[in-house]
Amino acid sequence: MTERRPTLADVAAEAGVSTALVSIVMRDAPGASAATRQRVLEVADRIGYRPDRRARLLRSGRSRLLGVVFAVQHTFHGDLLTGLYDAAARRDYELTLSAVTPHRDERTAIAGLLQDRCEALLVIGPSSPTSALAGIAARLPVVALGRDVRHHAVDVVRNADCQGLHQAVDHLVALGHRRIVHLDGGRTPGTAERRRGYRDQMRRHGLDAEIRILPGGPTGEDGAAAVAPLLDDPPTAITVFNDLAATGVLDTLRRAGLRVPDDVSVVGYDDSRLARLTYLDLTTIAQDTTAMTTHAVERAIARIEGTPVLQREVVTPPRLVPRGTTAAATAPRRP
Amino acid sequence: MTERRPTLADVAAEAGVSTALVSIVMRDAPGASAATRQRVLEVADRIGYRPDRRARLLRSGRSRLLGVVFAVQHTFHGDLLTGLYDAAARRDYELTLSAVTPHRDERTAIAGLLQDRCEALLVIGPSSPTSALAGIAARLPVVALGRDVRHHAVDVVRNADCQGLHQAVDHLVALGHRRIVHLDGGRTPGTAERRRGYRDQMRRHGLDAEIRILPGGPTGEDGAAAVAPLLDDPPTAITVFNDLAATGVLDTLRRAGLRVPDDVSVVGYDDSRLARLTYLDLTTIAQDTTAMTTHAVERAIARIEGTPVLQREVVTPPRLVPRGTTAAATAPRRP
DNA sequence: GGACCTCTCTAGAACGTTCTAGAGAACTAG
DNA sequence: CTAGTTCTCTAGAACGTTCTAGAGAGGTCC
Repeated sequence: MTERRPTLADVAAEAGVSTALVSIVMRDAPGASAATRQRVLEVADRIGYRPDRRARLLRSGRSRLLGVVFAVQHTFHGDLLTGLYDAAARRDYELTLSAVTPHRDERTAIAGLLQDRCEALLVIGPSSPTSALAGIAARLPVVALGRDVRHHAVDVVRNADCQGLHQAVDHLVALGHRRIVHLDGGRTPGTAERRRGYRDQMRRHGLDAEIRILPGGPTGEDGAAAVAPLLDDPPTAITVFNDLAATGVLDTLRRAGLRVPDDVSVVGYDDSRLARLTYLDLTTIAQDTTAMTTHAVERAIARIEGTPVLQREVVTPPRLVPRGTTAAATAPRRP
Repeated sequence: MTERRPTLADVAAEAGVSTALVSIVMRDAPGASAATRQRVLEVADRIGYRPDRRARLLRSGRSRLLGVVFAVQHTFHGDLLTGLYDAAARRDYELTLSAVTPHRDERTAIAGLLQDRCEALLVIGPSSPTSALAGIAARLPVVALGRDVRHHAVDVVRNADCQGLHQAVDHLVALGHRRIVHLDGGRTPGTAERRRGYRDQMRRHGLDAEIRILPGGPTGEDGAAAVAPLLDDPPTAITVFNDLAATGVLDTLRRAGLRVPDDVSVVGYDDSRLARLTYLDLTTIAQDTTAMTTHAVERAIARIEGTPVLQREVVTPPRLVPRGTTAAATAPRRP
């Protein structure tokens, strides 16, 4: 049913020139007259020629291909993919994707990409042991996105999680809050740094006595459950590990008859699509996906092309997005 | 920094055999003695040989590669990817992914895959004009996933959206509801069929007089806005185009002081992660992702391998997932 | 002892590109 | 008119595989 795909040779025969010349035209390389160029392009278009990337790469050695590992469950990874495609296109590189799914682990995803002869590996939120990543980094550049990997051979581009919570606390303090509780993220990557950011900034505001960290987790259920013990004597504000958990918090608070933000202010983290829903309207901390993806791609290309790199780690600043779940503290119950 | 990757020739030289023999061993093809086989494998492992997929495909013509187009914004596409990877692995095929992002349209995504010489194209929720898909289908098998494409050359695997709303209406009627309103999906694919499913089933239950369809859309905001006109004289139940819009509906209802499910029952569509959140606990209609992905892969492979195919379209039945947003109608205001 | 297997292996041509080296034509300069 | 330069083009090798055809070695059968 599907006849053979046209090749360079077909175009060449049809246009009455050599394959080499067609190759030159297709690559937009110098060495062909304007007239021939146009004629060849016309023929190529007419017979529906499309270059075979595999053959091209095989010959040229270079693939200009960046391998990207992402997880299908994380909407945030989708946002990063968007940025990565843009950044790669700007530098005339292409992306090959390999997904981590509930039934397909990161090892498998990476192995698939290596067979594709990509020139660098970008792993979003890597979960492999550091040693495994380091092993791969010995063969080709590896950039970890969004999670810290402590190994000199692996580049890291991540958000300053710590600073994000500084901003959240600053925002709440500026609104007059003093009783600010932090809801933890459990074993999720980033938890420790966000917790530290909260604690440090509370101290810096002289609120040592008010520091209170509740165990939690990354899911909506985690948030809903974690906030329950607070209902008897609620704080005036809560910083939550991420947006999803924050929605659970909002729901529990409202069911308990507490008004947000009138009685309690809530700050999330990630600026996920969820937070932007107008009826949730969640104040949150946005990670700078554009900066992260741009840096990640630039770093990968620098390693590929041998450009010297100053620092292994790039840490991008987060940004507070004030929305409707935070407001001035009305009547602080403890002065 | 990264020395040349070892090739077949390197393994052959090291093991003192021909490249052809190494190829035989690596492919696990007949034609090598057990002893040689083991020796070659040892050498390959020692020097870290990995087959170059591109060269392999270039020569063999076959790529055993299925191209998949998905959108990064849709979490549901992630669920489908999971199933597609599983189904492809079972048939010893591989997937290459190409994403549609806010800045990268479906045309670009498809063009990228065609360069990869995949043997078939699976497009999740295609948005390209039928003619464009048909044009591609002339060259290689194309399977549309989740959206109807009316062209004889394009295979379709989709959910029986119509039937999903039958189930939703049946469920509500069984709970004693009569005043059931449907919230539409705007211009989103699937809207017409879901609306038709609602209307037909209402008629079948003799509820012609109660049929009421409100204009809406696929987002949470759409749902929240669409339900506003109902607040004065609310129905006892609402079927909503999808889960996301349903969350908007829930929020608006609750803010207006209506209890769900005591005053109003709500049914969503998709069984997205959102619906499963325990504090939303949304009754919804689940699409059978496993069946859809299995069929899609089977169909693609059938086309590739020339197996005769009976029907162009595969329609999988949906399934009602009863959760906490539906309950018996208490006091129907109109008998 | 020859004919015919089967088993293991190898040489060498593909696959569709890119790249190197160089050929011919058409100018320009002296 | 010759030498040099530039522009356009081509032949043919390479990339790392797979595949076809066939070569040797050894066995079985009559």
